[in-house]
Amino acid sequence: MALRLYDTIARDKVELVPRSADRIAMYVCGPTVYDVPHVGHGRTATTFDVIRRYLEWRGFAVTYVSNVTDIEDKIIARAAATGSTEPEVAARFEAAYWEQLDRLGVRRPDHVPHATEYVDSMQRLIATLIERGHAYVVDGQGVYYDVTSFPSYGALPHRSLAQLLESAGARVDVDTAKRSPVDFALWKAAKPGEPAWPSPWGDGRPGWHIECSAMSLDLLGPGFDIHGGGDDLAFPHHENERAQAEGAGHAFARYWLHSAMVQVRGEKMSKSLGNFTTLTGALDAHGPRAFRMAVLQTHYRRAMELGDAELGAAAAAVDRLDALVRRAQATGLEVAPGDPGVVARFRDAMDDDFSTPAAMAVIFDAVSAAHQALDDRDAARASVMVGAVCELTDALGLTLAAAGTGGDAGFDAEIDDLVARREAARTARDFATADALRAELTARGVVVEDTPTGPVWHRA
RNA sequence: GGCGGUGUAGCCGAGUGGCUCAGGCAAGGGUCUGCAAAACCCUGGACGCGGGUUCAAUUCCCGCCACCGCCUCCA
Repeated sequence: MALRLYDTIARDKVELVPRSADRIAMYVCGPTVYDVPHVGHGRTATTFDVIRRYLEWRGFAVTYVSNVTDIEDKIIARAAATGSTEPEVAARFEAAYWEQLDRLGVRRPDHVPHATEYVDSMQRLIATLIERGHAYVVDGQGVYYDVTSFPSYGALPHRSLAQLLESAGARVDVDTAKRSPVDFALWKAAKPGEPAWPSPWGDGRPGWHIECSAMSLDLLGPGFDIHGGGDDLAFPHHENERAQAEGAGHAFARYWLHSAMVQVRGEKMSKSLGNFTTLTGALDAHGPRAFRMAVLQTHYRRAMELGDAELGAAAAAVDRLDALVRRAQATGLEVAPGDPGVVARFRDAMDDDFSTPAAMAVIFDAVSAAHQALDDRDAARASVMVGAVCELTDALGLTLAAAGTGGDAGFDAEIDDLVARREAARTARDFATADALRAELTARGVVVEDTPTGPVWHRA
């Protein structure tokens, strides 16, 4: 069965037909690094990490590129406000971004292009656009893209030029340097004190959209497969990227994927609204795996809340998965390759536009089946079910924690000792001592489960 | 104003013209357990409102209401 995905231009699910068989080249817009990452960044990064991992699980060799915008108005403003420099601001917040993504288990991209490293390439693209009649120079202002020169402009947001013009005229402050309100800047002339690069059109810096056209084409080549990002980027950012690349004569992305926003009490989370929760805070409070679970349990094209209630429920769901692994380990179950029926249902779910909620339902059904098999002492069935759970959660980037994973040998030894003493007390039917030891373990954040094969502990 | 989306049980959140059922969290009852945890079994309760099509609609069509996103920097 074919893998289908929802393409924003087609506005429908379409079959994924790669540029070259068995290989997928994908580009996902990353952040402008002028502030700490919030949970919305975490959702988008996780969504595309899952897609990348699934494509690989599905047998594709994936090249994954995600950029960092390290020069932009807000970075300049932040540097000015804090008495810092643009490179310092960018470096600091980029580090914070990767730190949180690492915690989340988002795999690093194969390439992380930075805008400032591709200025030459952007200038070449701009020059080509001028030659081909898609761009014009305004002395002392910069270079602009002439939207009317690109017939399919508006295909991504599904709006006609007339519609775009109407709303642009109605709501947007029109830059008088532009011929048309819908035109956009390719190159911005530098104002005094701003960082600038020399160019044929005067010292300045690139417009925001041109970097992604240049970097994606440079690293992935024309006609690469998937272009992704948050759905707030669909217009104008992605449409402008497309206009630039195709206007310059290059085939651009074959499929456009957009992930929905995180909301806070029904409103979009964004820095401009000031209602954001930092990613660090959310991960500290509920753990990175709870975050990933919450993201997986909602379809990527649906807006979602990611507050304490949602993350708390997701953490409990993760516990259910861990508990199965603990039980399997405590029973000494050998984990076999996943049950083919379960794996097939998982694949069907994911092949349908990466329906992770349905995929998670398949996994949780396997969890139930595994427990039932263990209850029935059906080791063969239990091992293929546990195998499926481990294999499929792993495919989604969710790591299950077995018992005793303290990660700190000294701590683990102390806990092992307490657990052993408690078990000795229980065997002697000295329950007062046993309960006291349990209380001590609880105080240290450890839960002990007594199983037919002896006690098993894990962190609460 | 234009374009698009959403409204499902206590909460989150899938999905489908009728079939026993998404799934997770939570709640109640039971089994097991020295205690506890985990697990298993059982239980309740859903499809925004009003019409229409149909033997049958939560699912299709029309209207309405509410909320959200994009049209401006934004994951």
